[in-house]
Amino acid sequence: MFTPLDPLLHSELRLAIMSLLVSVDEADFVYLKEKTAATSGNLSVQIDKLSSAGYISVTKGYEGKRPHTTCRMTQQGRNALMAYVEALKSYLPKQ
Amino acid sequence: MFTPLDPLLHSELRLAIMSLLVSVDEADFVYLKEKTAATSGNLSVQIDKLSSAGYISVTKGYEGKRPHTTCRMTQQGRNALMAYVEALKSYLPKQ
DNA sequence: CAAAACAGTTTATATTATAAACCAATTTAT
DNA sequence: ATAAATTGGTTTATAATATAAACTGTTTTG
Repeated sequence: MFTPLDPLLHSELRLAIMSLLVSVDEADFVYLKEKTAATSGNLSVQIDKLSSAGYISVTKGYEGKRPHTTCRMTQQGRNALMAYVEALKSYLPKQ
Repeated sequence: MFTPLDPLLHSELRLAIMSLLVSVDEADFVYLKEKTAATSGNLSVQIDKLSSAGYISVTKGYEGKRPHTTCRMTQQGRNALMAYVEALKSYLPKQ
């Protein structure tokens, strides 16, 4: 009847992050923060969770002298997102 | 950019309950439990939350000698569900 | 009549999301 | 030059949430 929803993706902020990453090659912390309007702390935590799950890959380094974190979606993340969207459909009113 | 998701609806079980109720005039506790495969406790709690929010109306009584709980979606619930579905779209990959 | 089943409710627990507090470096202002 | 603010984050604390376990009262069934 209802397909279980991947709890990692069924989260407002993580879903927003994935939504941003799916259509872009890569995005940095500052960009994600701006687009999601999340606090740094929250964003940092959720990026870590997506990264630990293998849904995104994260590169931390320096841009000049400032720290710089870049995220990109992995193939696994892409698959998970597609599966999540499919699963969601089982909950949504048809048409 | 992203429309906030009503936290009351952004919950697997509550969304399933709403999904069942939207297409049916009314549904009882046993039916919802069977269709959602939730535990009684969880279902009871989530029904209460939806009811407190005014998203569903709940009638508790007796069917013969057995307790019998019936739920139906309110107009407010219907509106909230539609708004939630619209909001969700801002997070989902287009097309 | 004891045990299992029905239809739930209440309570406890474990997880989660989120923000607050913090850190290290760098600008900017005085 | 140095104090204050800003940048780009991380860590930790707290509040909220979801969920299951335990319980209640009635009613069948063995």
